[in-house]
Amino acid sequence: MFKVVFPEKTVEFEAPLSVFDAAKAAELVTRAHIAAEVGGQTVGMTHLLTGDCEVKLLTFADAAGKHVFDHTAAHILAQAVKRLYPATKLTIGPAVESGFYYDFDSEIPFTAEALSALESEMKKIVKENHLIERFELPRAEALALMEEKGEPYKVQLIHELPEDAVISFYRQGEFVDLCAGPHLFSTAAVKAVKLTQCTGAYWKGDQNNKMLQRVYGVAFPSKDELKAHLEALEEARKRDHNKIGRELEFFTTVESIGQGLPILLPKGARVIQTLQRWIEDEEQKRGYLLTKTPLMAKRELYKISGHWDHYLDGMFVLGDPDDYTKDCFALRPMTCPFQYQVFLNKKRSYRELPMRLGETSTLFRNEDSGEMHGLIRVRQFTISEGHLVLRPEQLAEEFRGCFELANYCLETLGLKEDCSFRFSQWDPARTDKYEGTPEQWDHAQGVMKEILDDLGIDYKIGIDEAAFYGPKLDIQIKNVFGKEDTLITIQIDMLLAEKFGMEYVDSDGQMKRPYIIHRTSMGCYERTLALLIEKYAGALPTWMAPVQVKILPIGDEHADYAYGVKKQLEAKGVRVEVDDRNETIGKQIRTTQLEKVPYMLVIGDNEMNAGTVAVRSRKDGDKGAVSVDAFLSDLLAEIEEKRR
RNA sequence: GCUGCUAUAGCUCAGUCGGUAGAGCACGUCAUUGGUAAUGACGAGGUCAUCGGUCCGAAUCCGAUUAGCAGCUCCA
Repeated sequence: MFKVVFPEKTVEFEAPLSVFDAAKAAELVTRAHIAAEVGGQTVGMTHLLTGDCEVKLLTFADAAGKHVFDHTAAHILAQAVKRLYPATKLTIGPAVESGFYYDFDSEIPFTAEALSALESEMKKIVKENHLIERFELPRAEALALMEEKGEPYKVQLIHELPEDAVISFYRQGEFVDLCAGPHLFSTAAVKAVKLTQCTGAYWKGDQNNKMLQRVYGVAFPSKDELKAHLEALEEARKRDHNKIGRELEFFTTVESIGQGLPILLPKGARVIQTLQRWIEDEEQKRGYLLTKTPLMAKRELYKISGHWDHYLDGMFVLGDPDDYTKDCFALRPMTCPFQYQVFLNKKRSYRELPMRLGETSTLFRNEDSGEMHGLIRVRQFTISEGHLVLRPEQLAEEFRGCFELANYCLETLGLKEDCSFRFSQWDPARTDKYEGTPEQWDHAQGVMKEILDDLGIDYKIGIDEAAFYGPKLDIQIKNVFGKEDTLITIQIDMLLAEKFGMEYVDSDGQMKRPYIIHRTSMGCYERTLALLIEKYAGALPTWMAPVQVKILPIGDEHADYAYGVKKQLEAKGVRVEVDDRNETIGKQIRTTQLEKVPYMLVIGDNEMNAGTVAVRSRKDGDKGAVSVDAFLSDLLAEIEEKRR
């Protein structure tokens, strides 16, 4: 006799039985239930219950349920591939956040036509309604089975399993795959599937390994859900900054200038200027000292900082790096070693700390040719950079200050709700990539963990994501394709101070080593602009909009009045455009939705005679006739508030 | 850097079998004059990304380069 506790009720059973049978006996199971959580672990509906347990039934709406569903879809894909391309070798095929993929080793490239053929075959497999059975084998038999089936990658995976691992397989029809599971009860539930793309991916994610073919797909329990998903995806892609940022004339690129070197057009440049002035002023209010340091330096500087050893491939080098009879320069990929010179300028007292140094800093990184992406990943960018030189006991307080500033920036930009936190740590197994000793890293990461936990930050840990000189708090954000990038970073650097011989005279007269925080307040302007464009679909909040007000005179006779209003607004710093194409167009008032202007002022006889403007707000629609003074004062208040 | 795809007018795209280029929007001129995305007529715009090859002949076929897109790997 044992108890199975469902959230709804508790049922007692005499003999072991499957989750499905237990749920059926409890009269809880429906067709929507595709998996279950038993004792906190996701299992299939055929999982055998043998003792007291808590069981929660899962549907596709549960993240864990969707995961099982997608994983089964990946197996169906693999089955279809083995049917149509029997020579293909299987590797791995997990469920991921956006659906599922399966990596194959195949000599034949999977073209769009091939994907569509595979999709049809998958639908066939779904219709065939194969039950999905789990079975386990001892290691020797498991290896024999995979060798017999000619699956070298699976053989390798089995060899890499720990000695005591349970080696499980899943069978559906003629198809068998090494897999930990769990899976759906049958292939029939995967009612709607779409293979979205095929790309290359390295075996085990290592670029020294063979490149496999990765087929991505999405799957749903119904065609309607698939359709809705695809439409939502298409909708998101309409906000792609790389498309609308060009259409709206924020930026462009030119072949002869090169990859990753965008031209910021007047509109994009104006937005960035607005952000820059705002953040420089804000930092000044928070006790930052502004610096301006060179964009390049001799190789000797980077030798001290460690960049020469750890970052040479990422730098643009001017001159022959191996010829020591001549000077060799490199454009700076980071500001740290330059800004440290500000501190090093003279002997420093503990009284001067914390020293908060800020700089609007342009950096150059020679990214690999396939890495560039619109304004998000470029080879030259400008960052709201800063370094804080601290007494050790000031670390927590100053870190908090950096975090609060970053938060303030994200809130003001409206991006905060889209961000997540990552505590980026080193990988002790890859000491070649990092400076410093394990003791130094343990210390830095220990201190940082304490600070993060104290601030109550909900972070996930990223191993091997640290900078070469220290751990980071990275504030991550996703673009419209779901790809995650770092928007803001706050780093604790306990190594470079030593390398550069930075020290201060403490109150006891002793020379002490300062701690350094390396941080940005709102990240790099290009990337931030890109994410703002995507967030707002190009319709930026008034305070940062490149054109805040557009004036539309209806006909020639109103043009003078329109330009008068423009002058009045501009005198207060408002960014105004007059669309006088109306003069020759007459009753056709052409407005450009793509320009996403917050306010339009329409001027006809009524307005001109009454000294008003007809205000049309992007947000609130038609607001009727308003005096120019009233409009201006409301607008200035809104801009001042810096909120949408 | 790797895998796959792409490059024709400012933009979005047609262009069949290899026979020297087309539309819509945008732009210019003229006409129209009045209210929130598309008035009409006419006009101007292209060494078909670049270089090379095959061919009597290349936008079209082949190769290389450059640039763009998605993914991988790296990274703000």
